[in-house]
Amino acid sequence: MEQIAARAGVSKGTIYLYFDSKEAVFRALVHEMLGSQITRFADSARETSGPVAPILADILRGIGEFIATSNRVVLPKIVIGEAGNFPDLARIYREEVAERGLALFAGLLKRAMASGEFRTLPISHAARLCIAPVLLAIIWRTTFAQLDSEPYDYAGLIETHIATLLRGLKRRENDA
Amino acid sequence: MEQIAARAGVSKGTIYLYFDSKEAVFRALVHEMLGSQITRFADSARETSGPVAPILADILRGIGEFIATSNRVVLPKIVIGEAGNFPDLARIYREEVAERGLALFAGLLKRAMASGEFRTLPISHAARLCIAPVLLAIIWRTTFAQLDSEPYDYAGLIETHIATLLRGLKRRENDA
Amino acid sequence: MEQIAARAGVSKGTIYLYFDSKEAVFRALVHEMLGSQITRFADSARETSGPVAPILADILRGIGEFIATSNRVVLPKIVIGEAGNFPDLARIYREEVAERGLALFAGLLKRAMASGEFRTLPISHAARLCIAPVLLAIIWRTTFAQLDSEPYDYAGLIETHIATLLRGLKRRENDA
Amino acid sequence: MEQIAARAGVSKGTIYLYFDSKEAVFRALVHEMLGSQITRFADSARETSGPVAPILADILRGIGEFIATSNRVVLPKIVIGEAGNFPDLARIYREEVAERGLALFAGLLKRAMASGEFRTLPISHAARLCIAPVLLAIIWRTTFAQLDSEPYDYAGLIETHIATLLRGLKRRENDA
DNA sequence: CATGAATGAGGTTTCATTCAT
DNA sequence: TATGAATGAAACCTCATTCAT
Repeated sequence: MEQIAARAGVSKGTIYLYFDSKEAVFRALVHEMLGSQITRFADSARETSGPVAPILADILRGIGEFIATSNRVVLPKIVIGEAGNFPDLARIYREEVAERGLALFAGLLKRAMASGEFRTLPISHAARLCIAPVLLAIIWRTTFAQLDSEPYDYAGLIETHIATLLRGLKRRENDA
Repeated sequence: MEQIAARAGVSKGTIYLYFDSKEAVFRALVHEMLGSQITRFADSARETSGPVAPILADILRGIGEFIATSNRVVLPKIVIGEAGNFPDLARIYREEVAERGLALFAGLLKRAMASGEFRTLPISHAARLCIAPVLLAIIWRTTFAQLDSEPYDYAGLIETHIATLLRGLKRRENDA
Repeated sequence: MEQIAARAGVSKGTIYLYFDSKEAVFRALVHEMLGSQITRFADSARETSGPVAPILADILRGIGEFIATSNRVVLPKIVIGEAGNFPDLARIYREEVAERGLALFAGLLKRAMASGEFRTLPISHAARLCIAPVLLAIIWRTTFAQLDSEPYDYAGLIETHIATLLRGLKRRENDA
Repeated sequence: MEQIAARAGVSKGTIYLYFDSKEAVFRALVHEMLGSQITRFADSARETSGPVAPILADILRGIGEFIATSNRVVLPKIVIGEAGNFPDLARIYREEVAERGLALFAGLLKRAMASGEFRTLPISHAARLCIAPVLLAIIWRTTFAQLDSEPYDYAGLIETHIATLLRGLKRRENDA
């Protein structure tokens, strides 16, 4: 809390004028900084039509840039670290970010499988495969990155992910 | 520390006869419970020859089972959560587990790319793609799983990962 | 302070325009809400003549009604609770309320003993006996009463007190 | 808590090895230092027979000495001061001390009224009259006494109380 | 005059660490 | 070697008090 206060340029007590508890601060941060972002992605995805592959690629590139540049990436890490202390926080994060992020990908995947663009796979697993490298990048940046002198090439990772994932998902002519 | 002591069947004070600090305990745990595991996987991988795909699949299945059943999965989560408090712990984990795990996959990928089994991709990115779903499963189990009544199907996730990843990596006849 | 401010219909800061500190607020409250009340009782007692017993009964009934109905009863409780933090507050209360309340009863008792209405007893002790049940009622109402569904019968307590006290104090024919 | 720890000659943290919370400390103190005392008084009262007046006098003298000499008298004052913060504490005190203390006197009074030793009065009010001067002495000692150079004569107060109370309670020949 | 946002000292509680036994 | 009682620094939180507006 001291760090949060310092970062906000106020004293420790001031935070409690606006939030009931440490957990409430985290909840609000998760909601404001991640939940709203997810909403934006989901809205733009819903308005699309046609092939899913380029949309998926765009979304992943967007998230990739977010991970590489925004310092909000610390939030997922905080949730992971504090989940034991604040079970409610884990629940909120799961509902507001994890489930909704997965639903976003699941929707696109379902569409692509229905149209024959992607081959048929268990949706919930496939959705997790889409974001797994994203999570890895988040963990890497927030846990190990400060040990390195030069930053990791997050964009490159995401591009390799996109290329490999789409190739792994797309239906081919001689597929069943 | 109290929980660790209780789990070990000794008193809190006794731990300090064998370890200098909480961080030292974590370091030893990471070394003993994860590092050695990695060594075993790496040894068995080095002794193989022939197509890489089934080896990759076997390793991932092995890790998948580990994640679904062992309670050592909490260690990566602890490292992530405590990286801020104990920077040394993050460094050790990275050196003993992350880098060596990545090297294990990188070695196999290099071999497969050289033989023409896999297409050519940036090795360090591709290696991360191999373990990304594994990390997601770890985070999921240690952070969100207790919110659910029935356990997540980790084996199914891993199988979908293997299928998609290999399809995404394998060279095809009309590839360059 | 927040509650006091809200009750007064002003903001917390405003209180500090009129009072130097929390203690000063309490001092003023004690003075205004209790001290002045005592003055009124004392004035009316001084103007009386004749038998003391009915006067004593009237005063006790007046105080009893105050205890049962006014929310100023919290003040003595506050003084008791905060005496450690604000020694000055205890001093003020003692001077403005306790001593003067005791003096009021002591005056009446002295008169009654001089006239032979009451038997001779140590005045300062006897004065305390007069108000002891009053104090008990105050403590009861402010400390335990909210635990009960139906209110305690303060008037009944006071009547029993008056009856017993006067019988205990009055001189009888065959007394020395 | 700091004061309690200092008084016990230990550090603040040590208290939490033996008690769960500040409230638990108070609860235990009330139970150990007052509840058990009440039990002792109640036990010895139950074993008596014959006239109630001398028993009542003895008990009141015992309590009077306790008030004048023991520093446990701070406990009732603490309960009064903290009742707002810890409603449970008030409940415990009421159940363990107040109600049982009142029951002790109520039992004796009932006996005396049945035998014709005392005249008939509302028991619950009369029981409160017995202890009211005791409460006053407690409040006086813990709230105002430190302002005085010489100690108040608690024994004298109790003797005057006993004399007046018994005279007020006892039946007389020409009573109904 | 009045506000209410901000402060910071102080209170309760936790927990990694130490040490006498 | 092992214990577990004790410590004290640090975490979360509250609230009397201040001050720019």
